[in-house]
Amino acid sequence: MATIRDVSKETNLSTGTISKAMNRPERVSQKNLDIVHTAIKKLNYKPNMLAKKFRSKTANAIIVLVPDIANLFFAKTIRGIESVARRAGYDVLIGETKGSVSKEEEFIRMVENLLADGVINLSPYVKCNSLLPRRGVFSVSANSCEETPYSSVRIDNVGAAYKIVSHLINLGHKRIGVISGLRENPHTLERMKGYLMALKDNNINFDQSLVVEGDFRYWSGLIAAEKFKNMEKCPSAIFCMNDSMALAAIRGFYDMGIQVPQDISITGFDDLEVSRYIAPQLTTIALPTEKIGEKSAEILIDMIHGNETDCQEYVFPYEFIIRESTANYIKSKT
Amino acid sequence: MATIRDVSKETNLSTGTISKAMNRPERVSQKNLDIVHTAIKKLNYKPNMLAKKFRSKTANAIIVLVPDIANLFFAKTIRGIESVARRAGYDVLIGETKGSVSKEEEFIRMVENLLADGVINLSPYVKCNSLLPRRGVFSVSANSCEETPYSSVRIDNVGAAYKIVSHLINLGHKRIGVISGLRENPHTLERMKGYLMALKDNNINFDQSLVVEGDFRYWSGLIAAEKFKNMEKCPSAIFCMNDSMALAAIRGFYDMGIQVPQDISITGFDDLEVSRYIAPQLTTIALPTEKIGEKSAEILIDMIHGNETDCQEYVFPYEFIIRESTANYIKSKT
DNA sequence: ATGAAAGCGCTAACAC
DNA sequence: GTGTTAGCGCTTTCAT
Repeated sequence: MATIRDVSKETNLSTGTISKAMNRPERVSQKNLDIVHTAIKKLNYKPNMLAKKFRSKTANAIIVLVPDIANLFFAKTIRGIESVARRAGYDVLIGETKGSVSKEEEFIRMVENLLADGVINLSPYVKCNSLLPRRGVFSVSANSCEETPYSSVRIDNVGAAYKIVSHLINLGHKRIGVISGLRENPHTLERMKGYLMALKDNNINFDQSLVVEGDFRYWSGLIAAEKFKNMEKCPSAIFCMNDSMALAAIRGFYDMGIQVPQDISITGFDDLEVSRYIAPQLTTIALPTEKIGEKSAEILIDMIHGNETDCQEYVFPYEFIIRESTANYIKSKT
Repeated sequence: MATIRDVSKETNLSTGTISKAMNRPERVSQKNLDIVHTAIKKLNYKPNMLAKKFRSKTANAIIVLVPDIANLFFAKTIRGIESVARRAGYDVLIGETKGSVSKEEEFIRMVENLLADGVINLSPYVKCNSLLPRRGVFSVSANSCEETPYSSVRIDNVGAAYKIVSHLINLGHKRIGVISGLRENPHTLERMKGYLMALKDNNINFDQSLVVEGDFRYWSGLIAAEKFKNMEKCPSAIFCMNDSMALAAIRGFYDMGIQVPQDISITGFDDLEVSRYIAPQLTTIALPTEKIGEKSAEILIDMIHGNETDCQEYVFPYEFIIRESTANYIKSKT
């Protein structure tokens, strides 16, 4: 494998000049630039990136911490991150944490070891077991919640939940169930807050028994639907904390002979692509997922470049999309 | 940040000894080992992995080339890869190619640049646009097809397709439709071959109009179902080339008032987790996805270590699972 | 078992 | 604009 020294000999130029020709071509004469380029081609010289990174102490890479790579929702954010990172010359490494703190630790260590310059975390901040923020590790939290103690990009979860539950209330629904995420999850908490606020503002009493805990995954929506069906008095509408569970609930009710939206209204959260394809199409909240990824990457790279160093927070607008899964409350039906 | 030199000073031992204490502890006296360890803790010394990789010319990392990170199917293989890679001390980097040759090129260059030691490709080999195998780049193809010109791990796609279609035929079906993957995809080709063989062995004529091209994704199964519904004579069974499309087809038919398996039998391929949760549960082929990932990683790491260098091929057994989506052909129904 | 010393391939002052 | 040179932090002979 040819080294910079070989190119130097071949061209009778110093290694310094070769190096500059590659990294700061504007500071090398055109004539020598040409000579270098032909020599590089001739020797099939490829810079040893390891040496380069080692020497310049910058990895030109960022790590994305994702709880679950099989989740379409995260995939879109990652795409956003990747598009801006690549454009800035950064590799993006994906680290699946599966919610495990020790895995997270491993990846964060990679940036401490200079294998990456910073990390974007796709899990919301949880006080008791968050490894970030960390001294010397540039990091930003994408799709985070309120009060994240480091730079973050998110939407107003409380407001979005408030909006969608209000929609249900305006449709005449009073018994509104919820299929939540894991109880202690920050997103669950914030969306619950919005739900509660909407109820309160409309003088509807909160009924804890109408809250069924899910885990944001499909099958938990299925199970939840069954629980609702078995209740003495099934709610006339259900606020699901994401689309996967909403889709599952629709399916579950359908199989039990309960029609959406005729018999029960259902709302989602996230606006997955499929949510438009299924029947009935899902009423939901659309997040600017890809944009969130892009912005996160921009912020992180800015931090790495030594610009914006202090904790920033970007709140993106969401979109409330009324489709077919919600309808007016009809007394006789329930 | 403390360096190995700092530890050396702190302990009054040479850097060489410190290095050995970390990498070949058996060649250092227990006494000094203890001294080194306490010094390391005291100084909070963390080896600079970049320097280490640079010096030892091995990245201790492998790249997984995946067409689509949002695909559960790939996710499971990646998990298999990761578990054995990590155990062997290798990082695994995930590179999403989106089927783009230039993206693939970028990642392969990473291993040429010594940022990774090898690559595992999750897309099957296609002669005209495959960048692998490549001189000096250790690579293995996971979930590949026949005639992959480099080390590969796969199942017998032809046999599996033959098996599942035969099952349909044994149930009395004669008009058997197929929802395929993209026409030129190697998996499509092999599964088609199995379908054709099963037909032939049972003296059923092949009818090209019964083949609807999909793209392995959910929505394409939905569209295909509609096409079948609009046919003059809808088949009584459909062989889908993966579970996603089968699930979609079931859903599509359901919405159009066609029941599975009463009115039409449907089979899948892959055995996704959800395929067990939906109603009717899917008759399908289960692949040892995770095992395929594990074996691929083992082979690659062996290659990197300089053991098995020549092209290997592992064919894993698949599992044929009969569940609820297939039933006997009943004349009156169609 | 340990230490001394020579680099790995590259970049970045600094001098010219 | 170009060359010289001194390392980056680590591993690895080779003596001892």
